[in-house]
Amino acid sequence: MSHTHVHESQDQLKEALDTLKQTGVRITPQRHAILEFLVESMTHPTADDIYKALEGKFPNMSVATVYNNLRVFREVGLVKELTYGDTSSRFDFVTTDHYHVICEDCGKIVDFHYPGLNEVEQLAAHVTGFKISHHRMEVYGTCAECSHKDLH
Amino acid sequence: MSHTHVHESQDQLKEALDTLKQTGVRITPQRHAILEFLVESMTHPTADDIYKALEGKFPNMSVATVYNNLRVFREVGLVKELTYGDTSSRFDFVTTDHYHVICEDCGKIVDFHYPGLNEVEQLAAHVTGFKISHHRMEVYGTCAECSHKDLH
DNA sequence: TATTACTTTATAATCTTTATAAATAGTGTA
DNA sequence: TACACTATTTATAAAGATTATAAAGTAATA
Repeated sequence: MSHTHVHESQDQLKEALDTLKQTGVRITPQRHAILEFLVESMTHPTADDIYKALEGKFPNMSVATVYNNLRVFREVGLVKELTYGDTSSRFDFVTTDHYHVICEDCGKIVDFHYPGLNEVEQLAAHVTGFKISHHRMEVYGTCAECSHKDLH
Repeated sequence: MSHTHVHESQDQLKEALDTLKQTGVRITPQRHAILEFLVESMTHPTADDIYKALEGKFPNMSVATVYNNLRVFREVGLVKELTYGDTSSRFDFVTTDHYHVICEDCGKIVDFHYPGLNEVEQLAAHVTGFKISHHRMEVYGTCAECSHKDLH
């Protein structure tokens, strides 16, 4: 990881903590650690991933704490919950708008940026009479590593 | 339901049964009933919805049968599994390409047609190096009924 | 009809997530 | 700093969805 990326992560974490303070959410060591892990993680972890990753630092932490705080972060808008047909949800620290590409072979999730599809939302509103709030889109395929692996 | 729609459903069911025959999947009474329910249902039911809907006709049917056959249908391509953050998956009989609009208030799912977003897939392939197979998109909002309800 | 493979049933097990209650720790104020 | 109040954590149980297993039943085929 480059120095620039480290600084970005630190800034993002500080911003996130500020958001919590402003919203009146207490900053506990567990919350700090979960947020830090999410900000630095590029892997869209599950609740259990986070739980396992932090059990070294917090041997007594409960799974419920992870779930509770992920819910708090989601309600405050710091974290997005991704539900992709796997058995468990994955959690994504919210930065700029992006979509996800998911490897159907190994489950890897990669970000990719694309301008928001506002036209789609407008058409949906027109056709269905819904008041649209947002949309989600995921693209599925096979990552380069898995494509390569399959040749052997 | 109009006569035309009834005929459409019958045709779709017959086609689906043909697909099963061609693929070498046995057509049991339970499978027939589950497919029929899915074809006629406009509600994107959960496995449990299907189970409950058919327990009149099959008092001894096991939930496992529903799940097993939904998996079979999915593998053959007759049925799409929708995983939208609710606790349980919903199942959609595959007809023509369409997207879904989901009411965040009452959970209703409405179809809406939109030309496939091929450009998005192409960009994703270019940027990430994935071999793209498909994508999914859902639009979220509030349906007309719930919007109206909220005013009271 | 006998055999074989597939399917269903009944049940248990697994896995993710949520609920509960007691113990603990933050935060603001005197 | 110490107190009091409330939020949070922990430990555990419970709930809910899905899958695994093994025995019984059924379709297809020779």
